[in-house]
Amino acid sequence: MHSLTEENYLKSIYHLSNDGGTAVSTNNIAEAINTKASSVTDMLKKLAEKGLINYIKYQGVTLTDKGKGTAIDIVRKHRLWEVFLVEKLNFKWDEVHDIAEELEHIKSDILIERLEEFLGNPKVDPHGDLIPDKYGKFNKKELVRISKMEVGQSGTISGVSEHSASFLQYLEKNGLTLGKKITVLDVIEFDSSVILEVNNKEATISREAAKNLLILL
Amino acid sequence: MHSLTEENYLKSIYHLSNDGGTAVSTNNIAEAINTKASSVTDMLKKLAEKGLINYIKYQGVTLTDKGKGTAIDIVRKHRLWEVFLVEKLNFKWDEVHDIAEELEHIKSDILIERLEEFLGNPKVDPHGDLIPDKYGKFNKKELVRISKMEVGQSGTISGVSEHSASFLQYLEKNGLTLGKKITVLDVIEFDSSVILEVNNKEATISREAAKNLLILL
DNA sequence: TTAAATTTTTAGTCTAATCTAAATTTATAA
DNA sequence: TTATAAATTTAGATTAGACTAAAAATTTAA
Ligand SMILES: [Mn+2]
Ligand SMILES: [Mn+2]
Ligand SMILES: [Mn+2]
Ligand SMILES: [Mn+2]
Repeated sequence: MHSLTEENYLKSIYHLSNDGGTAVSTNNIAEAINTKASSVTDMLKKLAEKGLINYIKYQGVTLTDKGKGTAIDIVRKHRLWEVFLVEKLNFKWDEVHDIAEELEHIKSDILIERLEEFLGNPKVDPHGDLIPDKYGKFNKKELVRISKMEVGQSGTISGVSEHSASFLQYLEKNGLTLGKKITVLDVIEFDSSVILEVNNKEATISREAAKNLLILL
Repeated sequence: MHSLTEENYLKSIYHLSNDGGTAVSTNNIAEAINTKASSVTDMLKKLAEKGLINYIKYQGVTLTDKGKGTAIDIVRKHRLWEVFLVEKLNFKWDEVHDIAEELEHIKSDILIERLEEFLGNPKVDPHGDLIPDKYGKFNKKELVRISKMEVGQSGTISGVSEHSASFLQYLEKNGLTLGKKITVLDVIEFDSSVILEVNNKEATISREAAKNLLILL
């Protein structure tokens, strides 16, 4: 069994490595987990010892299959609890992350299976993120950032790649919520801000926002 | 804020002291919490330091008002989560305790208030134990004899008004133990015997038995 | 009312996870 | 291609919580 701390390290590495793809540096992890690089080094040794990560001194880490499986399981729990909080307890989508950060560490496979069933086997969480099944499989969905879209292209808002409450509230206020249909009307030359049509109105969003809003074409 | 360990100590002291009444010994706590007496002594010093218990060396401990309030809050969370697990996720009443032991430590007042509301403000948990309100107040238990119940009514076996061994053994043998949920299915006209649903089975009890079994509606 | 048994506390270690400061390695830039 | 900067690791401490063994206090029993 893994400690809560180990689980948080694995989850962080998973996210920072783009779902297990690229290598992650010690400093990246330290920043994400709000700790010091020296603490991270200690933990990396331990996780490597346990066969959860591939670690070579000074060269960053990748997850092993075992470590990736563990990370995905935590992500799965996190997202299912977020669905519960929003769908059943009427929380807003910007209010659930911190509570889910705690709930994701409850250790009971049967609990999560029952919860999943109770929620009607949802495939996405309140932020549009995919919920893996109990074997760690995602049914994939190709999302594209608004910043990568061409002028004239349309699509449906289906996710965010930045989960801070402030960003979510900003989206909320501008009517940029999951499921909304948008069209890219123009991209401003000098600051790359994007003019959208959404809700039959025009809206301008910054390049930063456009990079973090994910669209299903 | 209190650590998970501190919370478990407070909860243990609360239960061992009969809900905050009597003093509790170091050894009692050690046994309940599955640890050594010396570890308990260390923790008692810390809890006393924080004003959560009254502690005099060699003389056991009692909870302060502050400590008792904290303990009751944990008990409240524990019992509400147990209701959730049984009522919403279809766990059986004997399967929920360990999971609730973990869930009770999730730190969010708003979460528990929303959960309570979602569950319909239950007053008892799946074992017939009272659920305190958010101010730490317990409803006085209103117990009703089965002989006074209407056909169709449900409730939880919560006490007996006849304590003879023979009666208790009779109850035990028929699965009519404290905490069990029962429904009155029928009352026989000519001898006032009662047909109950208990454990998903029918059981018939005499008028005499029905008069001595106390139910929490 | 002493002596023995039990309970509780103290003293000293241990582990997980963290930190600061210093050393080392790798990367970057003159 | 050196020198400097940045990233990373090591060394040494610290804190919470738990343990063992030994000492001290309390209780029980002869
Ligand atoms: Mn989240
Ligand atoms: Mn999410
Ligand atoms: Mn319980
Ligand atoms: Mn219970």
